[in-house]
Amino acid sequence: MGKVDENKEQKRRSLLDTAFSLFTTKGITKTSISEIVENAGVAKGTFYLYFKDKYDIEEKLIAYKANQLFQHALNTSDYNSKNCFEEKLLAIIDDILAQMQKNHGLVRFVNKNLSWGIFSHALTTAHPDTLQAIETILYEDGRRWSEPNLMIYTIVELVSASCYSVILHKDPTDLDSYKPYLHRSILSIVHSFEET
Amino acid sequence: MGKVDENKEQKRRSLLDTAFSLFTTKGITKTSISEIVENAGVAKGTFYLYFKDKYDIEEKLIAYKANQLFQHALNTSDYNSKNCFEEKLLAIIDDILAQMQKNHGLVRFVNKNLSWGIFSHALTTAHPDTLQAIETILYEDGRRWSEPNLMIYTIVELVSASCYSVILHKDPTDLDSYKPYLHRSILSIVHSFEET
Amino acid sequence: MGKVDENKEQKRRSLLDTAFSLFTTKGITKTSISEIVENAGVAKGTFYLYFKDKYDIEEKLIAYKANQLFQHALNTSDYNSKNCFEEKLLAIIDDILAQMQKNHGLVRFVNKNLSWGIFSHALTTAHPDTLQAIETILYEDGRRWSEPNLMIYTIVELVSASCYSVILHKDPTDLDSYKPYLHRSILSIVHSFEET
Amino acid sequence: MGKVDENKEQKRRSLLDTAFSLFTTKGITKTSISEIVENAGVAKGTFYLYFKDKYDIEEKLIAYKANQLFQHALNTSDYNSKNCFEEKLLAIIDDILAQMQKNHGLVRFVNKNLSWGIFSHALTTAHPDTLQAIETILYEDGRRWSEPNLMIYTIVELVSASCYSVILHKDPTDLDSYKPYLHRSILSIVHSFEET
DNA sequence: GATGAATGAGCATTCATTCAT
DNA sequence: CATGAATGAATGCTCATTCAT
Repeated sequence: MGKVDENKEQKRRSLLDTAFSLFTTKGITKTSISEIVENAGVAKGTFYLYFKDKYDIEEKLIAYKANQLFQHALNTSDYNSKNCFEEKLLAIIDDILAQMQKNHGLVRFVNKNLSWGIFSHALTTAHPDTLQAIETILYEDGRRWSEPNLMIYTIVELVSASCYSVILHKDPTDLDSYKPYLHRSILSIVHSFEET
Repeated sequence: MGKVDENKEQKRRSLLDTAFSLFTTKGITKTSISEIVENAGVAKGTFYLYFKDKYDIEEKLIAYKANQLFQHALNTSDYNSKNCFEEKLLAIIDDILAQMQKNHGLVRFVNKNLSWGIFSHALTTAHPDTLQAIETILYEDGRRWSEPNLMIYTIVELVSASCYSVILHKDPTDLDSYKPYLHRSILSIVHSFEET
Repeated sequence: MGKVDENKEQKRRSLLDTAFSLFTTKGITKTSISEIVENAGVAKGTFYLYFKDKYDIEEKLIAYKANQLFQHALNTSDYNSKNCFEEKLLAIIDDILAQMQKNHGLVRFVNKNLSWGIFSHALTTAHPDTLQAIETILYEDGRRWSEPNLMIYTIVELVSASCYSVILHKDPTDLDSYKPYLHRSILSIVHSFEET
Repeated sequence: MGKVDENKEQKRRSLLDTAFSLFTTKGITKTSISEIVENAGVAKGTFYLYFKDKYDIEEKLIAYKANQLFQHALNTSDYNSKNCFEEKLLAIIDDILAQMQKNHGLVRFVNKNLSWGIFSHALTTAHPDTLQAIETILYEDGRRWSEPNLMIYTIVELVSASCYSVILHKDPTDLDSYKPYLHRSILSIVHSFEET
């Protein structure tokens, strides 16, 4: 990568990071492109050399952050030391929940913008390795599932939807109190998808 | 109610209906007050006689529509003829899903704007009768739950989150195909909350 | 005066008083007719039964308040016990300054709106008795003036202009410190207008 | 200065000039930003690149015009050829009066907006040289004053207040007729401030 | 490629005024 | 006489987008 390209990549990152920071602190609609470029330290016109408009950077950011979330969970959590699928799954989910607990802006951003379509698209096209890792976990202990993708879908939706209010408003209870029930719910869902 | 008051109520409804129609077709942020009043057939200033600003009408609309959804389910579905809690619950949920299937705008609106906080607040303050009906169903067949409100929370979040992509984009599958799995997931969640 | 007329006069006064109170506290331009009628406790349409528009009530208020200021000075100050014109003049001016010191809103209102034209017009047409009183003071001790009206004009302008910053901002000094110099300046102006 | 900067300065001037022209002909409150930009031949958004809002341009205009008035008097009037302070003072005042006589809009603008606070602030911070020139005149012929700044204050207020009605409405008389009396009043004020 | 001055359509909001009741 | 709901022109201000440098 030449010096020019390095510079370009640096500008792109700067714009993405600044946008994420602003999006998560003051919301997407209340963040203007002027603010992004100002905080990123580039000229207004430069923004349009890298992104089509605000929705373009938003979309790229969502895919990027969603994958980051999973990558962190797959790299950091000790799920590999667990023996069965259920334990691995909960280890991964707990890591993701921990990340969100640490960054409320992230919760708001991901929850309000991450639809299943964007999420699965991001995973299949931009980050196939992450998807592959999930596949591996699913089948490595010889389990058989009736509709594995629907199971993943159901669990992802449940976790992402239920953590929002729990983490941000501690309503109806706080995350630590809710976790046992969430775990039990997830396990029972997994059980209901198991092929007999 | 005098002629003047009738007229006022009619204006208010006209504004609410128009706002809902626009919010569900093109989104809240992209809907301007100018558009609402134009479509409602009233002058711009009139809007401010009835609502403080766009967020005021938005909030009132959410509570109104969320309650309407439940009321319809409680009034229309034949849940009363069912014998146990599980069957009643599924009957109610199926009615709500049917309503949403018929009105995709409603799905978008509810999903993007209805957080648990607003939902529970709307139910406890504005429509306590709806809440009472749910309580009744919970306990009438002598069942005992470890944390009934967390169970309701979990189910509400799962249903509202998972129906979005399924109804709007038939992704990962269409509603009819998904329903059996959703039912099974719900039943297993209910089971996991049952006191032993 | 009949009961109806009493009611009318009461409404008129209420509007005038409220307008004055609002004009002096938040400024004329920032006061809306809506606010005036709301605080006065009458309907919006009623305003237009008594005044043409905001500028109409403003004008009437200025004349009314300016005369009130003089009337108070002529009635309250002990200028009658003084022997010569100079002493009477200073007694009257000091009373007016004291009134203004007590009501900064009045200073702002009078100073920014009271032009000589309105002032002299108000005195000659609406309150000729006040004017007469001034005439009397001018000549009762047998003094002769080269241009008495220009003298009055000069003194009125000097006092009304110089008291503004002194009273409201104590800049360049406060009223008590400034008064001796103002007195001396006035006396020297009077002297310069005396016929030799 | 590059071509871009030249262009910017030209735009700024255009906006200031247009604003002054409109402010003096139809008053500040009745002048809208839309009108200013329309007459200045720039887009609405451009205004906000140069000024924060209407009050910002107003403030800058007042300081600018007040200084211009004094600068003209100090540069143009032959006050330097006069021997004593009194004569120099009257020469300067007469020049200012002449400027105002020529430009009634200026009278209106200065009189309605120029308070002592703004005036002295503008002179001390933005144009200290003008202030220095006044100081020099005060003391160069060895005169001693009891409170020189209060004297200046008194004279400035008297002149600026009394010229308004005289110039704009020739009421109670026209400027030429009033000048001798104003001169005499000023001289007697100066005399009253002289240290004995 | 990068800049940032300029644009102008678009927005929320205010408010004097009218008029049917 | 009095009301106050309704009006809609007008205003200040924002901001995504363009383009000459």
